[in-house]
This record gives sequence, structure tokens and C-alpha cells, in this order.
Amino acid sequence: MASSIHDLARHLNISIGTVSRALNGRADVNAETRQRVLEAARKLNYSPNQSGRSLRQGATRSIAFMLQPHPGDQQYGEPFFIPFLTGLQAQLAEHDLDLMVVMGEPGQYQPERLRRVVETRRADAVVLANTRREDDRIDYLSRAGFPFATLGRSQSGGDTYPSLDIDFERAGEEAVDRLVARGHRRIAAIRPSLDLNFGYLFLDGYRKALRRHGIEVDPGLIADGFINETGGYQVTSRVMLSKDQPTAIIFNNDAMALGGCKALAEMGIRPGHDIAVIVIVDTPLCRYFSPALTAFRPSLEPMGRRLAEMLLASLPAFAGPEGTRIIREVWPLELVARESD
Amino acid sequence: MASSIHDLARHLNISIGTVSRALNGRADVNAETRQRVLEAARKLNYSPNQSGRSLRQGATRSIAFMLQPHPGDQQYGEPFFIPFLTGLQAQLAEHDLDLMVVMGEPGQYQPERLRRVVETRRADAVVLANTRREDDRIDYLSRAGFPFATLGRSQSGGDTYPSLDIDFERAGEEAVDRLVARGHRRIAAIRPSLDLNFGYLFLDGYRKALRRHGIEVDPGLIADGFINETGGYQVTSRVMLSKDQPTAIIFNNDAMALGGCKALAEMGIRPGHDIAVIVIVDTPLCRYFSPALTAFRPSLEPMGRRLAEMLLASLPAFAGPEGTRIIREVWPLELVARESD
DNA sequence: TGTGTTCTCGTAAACGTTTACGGAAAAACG
DNA sequence: CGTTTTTCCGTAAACGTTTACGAGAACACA
Repeated sequence: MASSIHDLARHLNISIGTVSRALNGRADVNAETRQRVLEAARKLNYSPNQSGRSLRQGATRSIAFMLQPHPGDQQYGEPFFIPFLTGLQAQLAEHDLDLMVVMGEPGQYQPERLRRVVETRRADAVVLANTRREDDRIDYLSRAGFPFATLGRSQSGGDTYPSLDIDFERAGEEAVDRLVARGHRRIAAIRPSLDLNFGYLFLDGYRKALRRHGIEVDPGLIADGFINETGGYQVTSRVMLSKDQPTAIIFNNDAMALGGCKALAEMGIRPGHDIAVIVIVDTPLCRYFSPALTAFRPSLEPMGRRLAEMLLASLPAFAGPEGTRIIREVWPLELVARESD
Repeated sequence: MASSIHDLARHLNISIGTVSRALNGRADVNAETRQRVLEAARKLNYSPNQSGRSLRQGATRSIAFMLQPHPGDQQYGEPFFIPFLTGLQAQLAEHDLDLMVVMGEPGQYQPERLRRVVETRRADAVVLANTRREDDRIDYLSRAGFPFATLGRSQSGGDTYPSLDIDFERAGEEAVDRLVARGHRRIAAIRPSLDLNFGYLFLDGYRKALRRHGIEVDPGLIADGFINETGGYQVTSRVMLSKDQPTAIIFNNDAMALGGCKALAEMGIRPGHDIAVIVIVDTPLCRYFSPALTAFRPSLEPMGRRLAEMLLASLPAFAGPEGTRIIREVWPLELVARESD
């Protein structure tokens, strides 16, 4: 059906070797011959069969992204990933690389799904997200010697892979600074109960800022919940029922913030009036919620592009003249001040 | 590095043909030999190289999903797709098929990105979403003779491909019925201005129900806007400024509903009190918004699974004993009554 | 003219599979 | 024991590429 390099060769009455060389821009082919080959390729609508190419070159020219819903996230997923993927894919496409998405079991972090990709060599590298503090997937890929990069840091695997993360620590600090400047002393921190690394980073910043302001860290104001709206609802209710209520809450997750505001509304507590609310990762929800939620916003699409670059820089086949480099970056978040604090 | 079928053969001192047959469960191989092969495969950690297999069999065992952000949707994407993808992938995985995601240019519906997949044969079939009434991608795939299925109907391509859609028409009807039953006569319909097919279906249902109730369709109450929060904000403002305000609004898109409610809030109009609001496609936003928005909810994850089945049933290589079938289904939405109407 | 260099191309092997074909050995059958 | 059938396995080709190697022709240079 589709034309192969053999068809071109037959059509032009030359050998397949020459056709291949002409197509790949090698030097040892006559200029006029190359022209004829390119024309014929256009005329016969030729494009190279990726399977054949992969087999010969030992590279698939595709990168796998592991998209793993959180547990309890069945109904709707994080809007976070679409723009990130857009950027990732755009950058990969510039290097003629495809993006393949492998979905993990919601909640589970075992590397089973990854194993398939690695062992059958369906991709040349992997991009991980939602990194945990101790991450089985990172351990597995490291041991297997399979190239990868992560969106988010982890304690697993050392500094052997590229990673791009958001500065949750700094955001935690800034949030506290902002609230303290507005007179708050009792500031709650609500984060997911999973081992997700950003929960720790956020808390580090939160604690650090409190101490800097000479405010004692009250364990009763730090709470973990399920990483979705229901979890936010539950944990917020609990925190607000404590004897010594907070006057401000920092949510470390947008979904939890939504659920939390629901709980507040039911208790007759209005964000922006009766309590201050800041969300660490902004989504459209925050903007269109009433009241609009003050939040820290990441640049997702540029982050996707950047992580693609960083991954490629670590791969021998794509690294530039300086050779392979392991790049790790932490990007700042931008505070978007709205009505809730 | 990774072991091949040749390694197994050498290790067992038999031919690669026998190894392959043993691995693939063919009948013409001695039971004991098969055992030895399987053991060796486990011991040497063998798994078949997908490129080699694809080349030989002319099939990649991967399905491409085209994920195409709407224009103006750069910052965050639709939460819609993650659970759908989860189901799609889960079902494909049961047939040992991979899912590949190809992102389109936001807004553009030309088939360029698809062409790559088709021409270099990187996938065995394609799944499309966000179908438009006239869809270049469907035309292209049809002409190319490349197998595909769609989430959403279209007028392009006839009935030659499997499709699964939500019953937007019925949802439009039900929304009107519900509002009329509550005494509303001036009901606005707000939908995206793009050529997206569901916008038409929704409007058909809306008009049909109005006529059934003997209510004249007022063109001033039907409005199109950009398919995001900003678009919803703008078009809702416009509609509410008309001389003869509606007492109810049906939003055909969750993002537009959010923006619309923002506009209402700024005008001091409270959904559930001063105006009734119904949203056609539910998201977590609707649930945690204040007031919680009455909405129609799809079963995204099951839909993903089902569309995978339907696609496979249309492919000769996977069709069951009854042979290939083109299945088209339209699934109902479930009304989730909340506080906004 | 002879020698060395450059340009251009064909040949063939290789990547890892699957599978059609045929043949040897074993089993079944008379 | 001879013939036929069955069981099992090896051989080799094929899928579509890329690329190392070598060879012929053209050219440069002395």
C-alpha cells in the first residue's frame, strides 16, 4: 500500500542504498540524483516506515509520559497536565519525537506499567510526574539504566536524572509572609496525605517562614487529607472545629481548596471576609470561584517545553556539542492576588 | 543489552524458529521444549522487541489518541479527558495495545499532526475527540483508509467509522423541561461558537423542547461565545443586558458556565435565587461552586473503555468471530440536581 | 602516462521478529 | 515389515530501514 524505499529505487532505477542516503542528506550522493529521489518521494508520497527505522537504529523516536491519576480521582483528572503535555509534545515534535502516554493505575506507584515500555523498548525515554518522596518508578528506571526525567523532585535516584520542579518551598514561605503582613498569626496548612514530594516542600517553606516571623508552629494547624475535593472538605471541617480556629488557610492543592471552601461556606465562613485563603497551585477554578481565590500560578506550557529540552540534553543521541548534561531546575510560581485573602 | 530470541536459541541450543513458536503458543512445538523455552525466557529476562515485531507483522500494536486543546485553552485543559483516557487505556491494555497521544495545535483542526502518524505508520488506528460538524481530520482519515473512531459525532465521513457520543440533544431537552416545569419561559442557551458538533445537538434539543412546550424560540436568548471562561463571561454579560432578560440559562460547556457565573455575580444576580442555571457537562467545579451547579454528568471512564471496544470491533485484526462491525452509540447523561436551578 | 584522490553508487549485512516450507524422526496402521 | 500419518523442528525468507565496505569512473597532479 504505502510506498517503500524499494519502490523509489525501482522507480528511479537506482539502488535502495542510494535512495536512503539521498533521503537522509548524506554527502556521498550526487546533487542531481538527490533531486530526483526527493521528487520521486514526493510524487509517490513516500514516508519512512517507523518500525523499520526503529529496528535498524535501535531507537523508537518516541518518549513516554506516565500519567497517573491520584486515587479517588476517577471522575475528573487534574487540569494541570494538559498544558504541560502541550508544551512537552511541542518541543519533542521539533526533534521529530513522538509522545506516548502510559497511564498508571490510579494511586499505585509500582512500576509495572513502566516495565512494559522499558522491556519491550517502546520508547527511548520516560517522563514521570507526581513524584513521590520515595518513588518506586525512579528506582526501577535507575536500576534498569533507562533514561528518564521527572516533573517534580524526589529523594530517590540521586542526582542522576534531569528534573524540573516548582518551588513549593518558596511559595509556602511567600504565602505565610503575605498572610503575616496582613496580621494573621494562626495560619493553617492543608496538604495531601500521600507521600507526594511537593507536600513536604510546601511544609518546609511554611515552617521556615513562621519561624522567621517568630510564630510558633502549631501542629494542630497542619493537616493532611485525601488529595481531592472530598479530602479538602473533610480536613478543613476538622481544622475549623478545633478549639483555636485559624484565621487563614493555605491549601497545597487546588482540588482540596475547592472542597475546603465548600466546608467553609457551609459553616458560614466567607473567604476574604472571615478567613483568608491562599492556594498554592492555581487553576481556572481559583479564578472563577466566588470569591476569586488568591493563588500561585505555574507556567505549565513552558515547563513542558523546558523539561523536554532537559531530557534531550541528557540523551547521548540528542545532546548538543557540549555533550550530555543532567540539568535540574526549580521554577518560581507567580502570585496572583485575588479576593480570598 | 536486552536479550533477543537469538540469545534464547543459543542458550537452549535450538533454532530461533522453535523459540518463537514456543513463545507464541503455537501447536507444533513439544510440550517439554516449550517449558524449557519459557523458563529460559524468564531467566534471561526476555521480552520481545516491539520494533522487530511491528516490522514483521505490519502492525504497531498502538493506538493514537488525538488530544487537541481548544484555542485560548493554553493555561489549563479540559479535565474531561483524563478519566476518558484512563478508560480507553485500560481497555486497550487488556488487548496488549499501547496508547499514544498526539497533541494537535490548539484550535486548529487540520490533519497535519495526524498525517505523521498515518504516513509513518506509528499507530494502527486513531481515536478522535472534539469532533466538529465538518471535520477535516475525519475526511483525511477516511480518504487515507486509516482506521479510526471518534468520541462525538460529525457530519463528515458518513457511517463508516465507530463513534460514541453523549446525548446532548436529550440533555438540552431535559434541561428545558426541568426549567419549564419550574415556571421558566425565558430560557437562554449559551454555547461555544466553534463548529463543535455538540453545540448543534444541544441547540436542537433546546429548540425541540421549547416548541413542545409552546414557547417561541427567541434568537436573542441563544448566544455563542469563546469556549472558555472568558468567553462565558462575555456572552453572559451580553445576554443579561438585553432588554428582556432571561430567568434561566443553560450552559453547554462547563468552562463557559464558570465565566458566566462570574459575570452574574458581578451583576449581583445569584444563581439559584435570582436566576436558574444548568450546565450540560458536569465537572468537579460544578459540584464545589457556590452555589453548587445543577449539571448533566457523563460516565467518562466507562465511555473510554467502550470506545476502545468499539474501535477494536471494527478492526479485522481484533474483531471477534462475528467479524468486523461498525458500532455507533449515544449515551445518556445523568442529571445531578444541585442548588443553582 | 601513471599514480593518487575524489565522487558516486551498488552490494550486502544487520536490526528482531514471524512464518511458510520441508524434512527427519516417531508413531500409527495395515 | 512397509506405508502412511503425525509430531516436531530447522532453514530461510521477509518486513523496511541504515550503513560499512568496496569498486568503478572521473579527475588532478606529477
